[in-house]
Amino acid sequence: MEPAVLDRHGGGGMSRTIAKVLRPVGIEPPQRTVAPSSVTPLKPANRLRRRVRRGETLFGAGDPFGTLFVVQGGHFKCLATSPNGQVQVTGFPMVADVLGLDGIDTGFHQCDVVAFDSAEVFVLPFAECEQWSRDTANGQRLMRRMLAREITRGHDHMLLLSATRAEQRVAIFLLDLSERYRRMGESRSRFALRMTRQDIGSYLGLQLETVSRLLSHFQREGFLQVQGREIALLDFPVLWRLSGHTPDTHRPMVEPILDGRTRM
Amino acid sequence: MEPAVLDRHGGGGMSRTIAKVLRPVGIEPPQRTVAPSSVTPLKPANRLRRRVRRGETLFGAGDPFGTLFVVQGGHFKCLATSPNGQVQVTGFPMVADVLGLDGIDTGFHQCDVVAFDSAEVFVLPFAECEQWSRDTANGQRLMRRMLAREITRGHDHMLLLSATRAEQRVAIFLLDLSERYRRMGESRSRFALRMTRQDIGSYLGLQLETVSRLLSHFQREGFLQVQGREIALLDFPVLWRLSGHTPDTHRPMVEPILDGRTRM
DNA sequence: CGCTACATTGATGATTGTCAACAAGTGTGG
DNA sequence: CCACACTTGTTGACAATCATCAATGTAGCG
Repeated sequence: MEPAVLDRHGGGGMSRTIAKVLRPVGIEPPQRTVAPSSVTPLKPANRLRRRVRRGETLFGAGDPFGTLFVVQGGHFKCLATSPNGQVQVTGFPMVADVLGLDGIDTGFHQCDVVAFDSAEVFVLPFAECEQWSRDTANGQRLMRRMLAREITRGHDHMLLLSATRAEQRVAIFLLDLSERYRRMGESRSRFALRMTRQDIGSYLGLQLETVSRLLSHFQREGFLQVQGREIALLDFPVLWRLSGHTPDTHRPMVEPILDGRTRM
Repeated sequence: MEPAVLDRHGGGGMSRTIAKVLRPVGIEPPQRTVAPSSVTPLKPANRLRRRVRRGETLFGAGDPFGTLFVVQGGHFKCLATSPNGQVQVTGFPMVADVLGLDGIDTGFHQCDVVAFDSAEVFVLPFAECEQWSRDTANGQRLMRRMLAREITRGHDHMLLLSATRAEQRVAIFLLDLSERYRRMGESRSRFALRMTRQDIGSYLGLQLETVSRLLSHFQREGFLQVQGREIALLDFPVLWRLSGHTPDTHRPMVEPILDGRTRM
């Protein structure tokens, strides 16, 4: 069991590698078997966990809100439903991401969160979080940052959704995934997409056919290789150019909050 | 000269009329002169205020974060800038909206906030908010909800941006504005757009010409009347249908948080 | 093995972006 | 007061992107 890699990016964008990732639980693609450990930042001692199997929902819209979750292993999608019943994917949470913040406001969850694979999460009873947030400056700071981070993530996604060209959106999406895997200590150039083309399309505001076509197109051009869910990014400079970002300016949509120095 | 209304919607959706809005200061369109009062929820006594003139920025991206603001009068736009320099309007804050939350995470503001007219805001030093949040359960609850509300707003805007048809986006936008004015006690059917077509387009992920054309189109069809910035919504049922919402299911993108029972 | 869900690819057309011209409104300075 | 620049808004023509519809292929799973 090795420590999990959780980077922390300060305002400037510097990153430091501190911990390492837990072995993913359950049915995982072979290449993802990483040496296990404990994500120590969170009160190491027997913190309550919950397992979710492939396809199960961690919580659904309308469920009463009571706990936050920190993803320890596995992959999820987060679905928002508009008043008219339209459903959209709003994110693909994975290790170190915090889930459930959307329920704080009304006391009921606003999203459905569904597991792509067998996953495991820490369960943080919200009452505890509040208490902890009241009692310690660190706790207060962390709670605030969790929420604020989520707001920033929303802004970033809006920018993505109004990035006019589909090509650009797909490039941004791939580079963001790549960056998140890199931060987890996995390959930034080879990984498996856990979601369907439709999920990606929903997330990017595109039709699934457009996503499929663009992936094929990128492959023909030699920017990447794709075979079903397996993908290998080959030409980062070009992808960066397509995304409109540069390696330096690229800031991942979800930055982990918890780091090795944070103690609950 | 009518009192403006700030509703509060709990989890269930009940609303109550409680506070009143101050007279907008400075150069205001004549129809917006509203009877003066105080937005009492926030520590009525000499709370620090700040005036912003037309075109001035309340704060800009990169500015060190130190205070939150609650809009007391006037209209703003909020601009997010992506790493590559692309700028997008992420919201049009007005009375009772909270500004500055985006700076909590990094300690620096992530957005530019610009005033459309002469505006006035309450200044809430963030240190005070933190203290208040630590000391009182109510304060803690309110801080949390402010942040969580912002997250929900983000989700709603994402849904809007991935609503495929431009017609639908414009309809949603107009109905949202209408609803927000209604809640302020102003006319829900006649109001002035404070922003340019380009601002609207940026906010909706459309080109300004598309916005202009759709407004003209809606006018030709008799759904509304528009003349420059002045707009009158005529056929709500049709607009609701176009937006994909129904009057009941329509939830405004920004609900006010502060109400008469909240004391700082 | 067949079923089902997912992915790819093509043909086609609608929607929307782009470019351009022009009108209307606003503020400035002579 | 008028001329002027400048911003904003409208409208048209055209092209490009992307959604839609449809057919086919492929992988996983009972």
